Parts: sequence; C-alpha cells; structure tokens
Amino acid sequence: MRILIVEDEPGIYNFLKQGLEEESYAVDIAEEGKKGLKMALSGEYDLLLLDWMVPGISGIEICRQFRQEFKQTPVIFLTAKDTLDETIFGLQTGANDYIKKPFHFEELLERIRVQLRPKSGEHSIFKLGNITLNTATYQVFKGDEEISLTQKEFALLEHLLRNKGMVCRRSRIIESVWDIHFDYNTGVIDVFINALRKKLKLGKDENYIQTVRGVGYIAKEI
Amino acid sequence: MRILIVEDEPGIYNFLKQGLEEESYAVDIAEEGKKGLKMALSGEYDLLLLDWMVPGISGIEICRQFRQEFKQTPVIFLTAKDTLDETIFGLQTGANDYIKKPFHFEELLERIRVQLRPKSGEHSIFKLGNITLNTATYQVFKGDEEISLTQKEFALLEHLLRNKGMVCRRSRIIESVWDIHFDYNTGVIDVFINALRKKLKLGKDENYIQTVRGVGYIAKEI
DNA sequence: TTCAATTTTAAGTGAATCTTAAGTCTTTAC
DNA sequence: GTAAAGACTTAAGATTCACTTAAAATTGAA
Repeated sequence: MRILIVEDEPGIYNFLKQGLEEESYAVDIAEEGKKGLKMALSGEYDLLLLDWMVPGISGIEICRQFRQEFKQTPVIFLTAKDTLDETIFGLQTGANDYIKKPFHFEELLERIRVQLRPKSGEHSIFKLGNITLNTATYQVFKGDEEISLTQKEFALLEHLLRNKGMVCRRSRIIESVWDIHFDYNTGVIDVFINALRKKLKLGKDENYIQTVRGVGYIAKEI
Repeated sequence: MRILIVEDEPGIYNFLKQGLEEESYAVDIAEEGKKGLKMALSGEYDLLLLDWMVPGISGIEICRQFRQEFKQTPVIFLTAKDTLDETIFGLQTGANDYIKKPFHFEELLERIRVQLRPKSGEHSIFKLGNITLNTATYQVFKGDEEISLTQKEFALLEHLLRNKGMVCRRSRIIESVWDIHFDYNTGVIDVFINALRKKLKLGKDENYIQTVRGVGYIAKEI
C-alpha cells in the first residue's frame, strides 16, 4: 500500500514516514502543494495524507482539484486544532476523514486502516497454506514454528499474501516494497524471494510462492 | 464486561447482541434515547454503543449529557455514511471512536477491544520467565531478587510485558512510554533497552527482550 | 540554590541487513 | 539442438541501524 504525504514540516513527515513504514506502507513525501497535487494525480497512491497548510496550493485546493479528476483515492487531512470549522468544509470537498494535530499515531493508523480496508481486506492476519503472517504483531509462523524475517522479507511476503492468488509483477513489487518507481533492472527481488523460500523451507511439495517467468511471482494455495 | 447498545433498529441490535454475546460480553439494549441515557448513567456498563439517530434524544445528546456527569466510560458511535462531518462533532463531545455503517463486525469488535484494553489489562502482575513486574506495588523481581528500576525503565518494561509475544514497534513505544507523537529520531529507546537488559542481567541464555531490527523489540518466553 | 538521580543527546563501533554482481542453472524460442 | 533470456544462488561490498558509552541537560529533593 502506497501513501503520499503532503506536508512541509520535516518533524512531522519524518515521524509519519518512519511510523508508516514500520507498518509496511510505502511512503512518499511532497513538501509543497503543487508538487503534491502532481504526484497525487499520478495515480500511484492508495491514500493521501494532506496537511491543511502547505506552501503553494492549500491542502483543500489539492483535494478539490484531485476530486475534480474523479479520483477516488481516500484523502485524510492533518489539521491544526483551530481550523476545525474549515476542516468540515474540507470534508465537503471530498476528503474522507481528518485528524487533529497533535494526534496519536495509533489513531491515525486506525483511520488509515478504515480507509484502506475495503481494498486491503480487513484482517491483519494473512494465511497461505500453513503459513501465517500477522501484521499487527509483526510475526510469521509456519505451523507452530515462528519464522524470523527481516523488514524487507516481511514486507515482500506481506505484499505477496495481500495479493494472494494474483500475479505480482516485478515492477509492482519493487514499487510497493522498495518504494522505487523508475529503473529497476536489479536482482534484489530474486535474492529476497530466495531468502523467503529458504526461511519458509518451501520444498517441492509446498510450492506456495511460484515464479511467473517474465512477469513476477504469485503466492497461492496448492 | 457489560455493553449497552442504544439503537432502535432490531435488525442491527439483534445482530450486535448475538455477536457480542458470543464474544462473552454482557449486552443490554435500549431502543430509545431517553431510556438509553438513564441506563448509561446507572454506571453498570463498561462501554456504550450509541446509534447516531435514535428516537428521543439523539446519540450526540446522550453522549454530551453522559460526559457532563463526568462519566469516563468509553463511547463508540454507530453512524450512517453520510453524517461523517457531524460525527466529527460527536468525537468532540467526548466520544472515543466511531464506526461507519455498514461495518464489519470484526472491525467493531476490534474497536471495542481497543477501548476496553486499559481496563482489561488491569491485571497488575506481568511475568516473563523468572521476571515479575507488579504495577500495583511498582516492583520488579528477577527470581527472588528485587530489581530497582527508574520510572522510564519501569514504563518501558511494562509496555513490553503488556504486549508480551508481540513485536512492539518503536513508534508505538515512543508514544506509549514517552508520549511523543511527532519527530522521534532519537536514541532514547536504545539507551533504556540497554539499561533494562543490564539491570535484569539478561545473558545470552536469557534473551527475553529481543530486538527486531528496523521495527522494534519483542518480549517473549524462550 | 545545590546536589544527586534520572533522562536525553550524541558519537563511535560493530553487527545485521540490504544491494550488487557474477556465475550457474532452467526455460523458451528458433 | 543451440542460443538467448530470465531466474536462481552465492558471496562480497555497502549501508543502515542498534549497541554502548560518556557527557550534557533536566528534574526533584534537601
């Protein structure tokens, strides 16, 4: 899941970026309104976090123009305490939710989940054969055995499981997991797929993560 | 745990009642606002589920009057999709959360658990291996030996133990223990983890507090 | 205010993780 | 059957992040 943050204060966006990345969202930042709108319109994001006051175009204007293009991507506003009445106006321009600064990260996360739920499926637990991945506790089990994964391994497996039964293109994987959206003629994915299959001890009879030659990978029940 | 539902549609409250009772909550229903408020004020409930639109007094009014009596019981609103902006006012009147109809029962359950957590976690003794933490007496023992911890050390250990078996992300820790909701690219957590491990004399064979690189820490039995 | 204890900041070090790269193997196309 | 392309595997190099320590700042009590 990709999130765009339009926010000019480094203190805030760094906090958000790190926190959200720990939850394995891919996060991009725009420090300025015009750029933010352009990035938002690219269609690469699953959710927008807009600060109310950013240099350039205001958050509300970004939202309005964004919705004018019939984009459905959920929008959450980050607003200062004293602009509440305007905020409600903001919701009328098509935002989905708002959150007051200072806020608890936990609360923001919950609201993000609410917005993404219809797409991402509501459970934080994903299953594939006897493999279980729990995004809440950051744990992976194969049967009863806990498998210790690194960040990237976890993010990759999560991506595959979120899209269980569907082919995940390499380009999409590199975008979602590595947050790279340009050239990607690199072998990282292969290396990490290899690591996953090893750690999960996927034998011939447990070919849960299959290669789709020329395209990517697919996680599916056998 | 007792839950009061104020809701007039039998279809909804029966669904909720049955589901919640299966989760072993005790559930009462009020079909009408005035009665709902009276029951709520009785103080018998651990949580209120208020429909936004009930006959008699509105949900928001119930909540306002309820809070006026300095009642701390958590309140969750059930709201229709199109009343989101009003809902936000609802949160300001002292509600703890809201959920949009139609919602998934799982999601409601999750939010209920979030609200009840602080109370249900009142078991004041937490154990991890031969380590015991008592929130009532503010003491920590390792075996028979009492370990003297500072405030922050205690709070951190408590957080880890409350979430035993789950990975605690740095962002959550910094929120829960330090109450910081913004920038936190700081090394405090590391320093205190270090202090804990030292004071608790966790050797190689007693690796109760494990680090999850890039994410946080996990306290677990070995 | 002063002093001691606690908390936070900062910086150097080392280890785990990530990335790159190169050689090997497998599949596909001709 | 052979060549080419893509995937697998491995290991080394680069990087990031946590550990550790000490010093600075803050807090609280005398």
